[in-house]
Amino acid sequence: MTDATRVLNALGAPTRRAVLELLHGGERTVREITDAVEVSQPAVSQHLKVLAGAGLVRSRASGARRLYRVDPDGLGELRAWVDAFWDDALAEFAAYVDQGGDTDEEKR
Amino acid sequence: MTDATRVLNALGAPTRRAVLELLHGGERTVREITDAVEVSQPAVSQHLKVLAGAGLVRSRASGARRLYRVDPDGLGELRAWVDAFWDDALAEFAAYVDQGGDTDEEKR
DNA sequence: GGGTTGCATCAGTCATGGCTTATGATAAGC
DNA sequence: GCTTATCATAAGCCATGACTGATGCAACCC
Repeated sequence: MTDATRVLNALGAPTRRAVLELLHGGERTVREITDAVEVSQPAVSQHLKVLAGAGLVRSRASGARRLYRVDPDGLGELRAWVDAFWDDALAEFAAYVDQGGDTDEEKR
Repeated sequence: MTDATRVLNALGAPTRRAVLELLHGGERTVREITDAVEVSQPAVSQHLKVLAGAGLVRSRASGARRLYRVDPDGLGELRAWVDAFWDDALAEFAAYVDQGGDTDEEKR
């Protein structure tokens, strides 16, 4: 499983996206995250584990608590994947149009 | 469900990523896709429907066949989402370091 | 026209993974 | 020390959704 693949897998679950968007507002403890999303604390811990495995979050201990925050690494991986894919898609699209493909063709 | 959310959901399934990466190589018929990935033809059709719903693929009829190709729209949505998120994450990270956060802190 | 191929939809099965409760471990507070 | 709070792991349940076989429809071929 490649890095970008892991990131996409991690972002495939709505609850994990909610956690990440919450962390987008700054560092939070597991308890704070649990209070924000409507699932149990163990569920949050499991999601955080997946997010950390994808390089999307980092944590540090602070006494008995553990603070989580967004990690740019995973987002960078995703960004690189999307960018490469996107450039190629645009090039293909341009070539397609050049060959006479219509832009407002039937879509399904 | 926002656009970026739909894209992330669509890319959350490994088989759909495989289909998309195959289409990355150019237009393909449903049969060709089915032969490439190891699932049944109905499964492929269902995945293509989800990918199309997320704006990741487009199709056009060619006689009895239907040709699918990558659609830049969905990728653009994802790109915008990632970029916005990424910029903020970097800014947060910089602020965190300024406040005395270590860069090679404990990561779990 | 009859047969064949290509694709989508339907209905139903099954497995992945998201969720819960229970438990254990560590740190702080009294 | 004992209790309380915070978090992670374990075990098990359950629902979503990925997949299959069956069927129907359209377009090509003979």
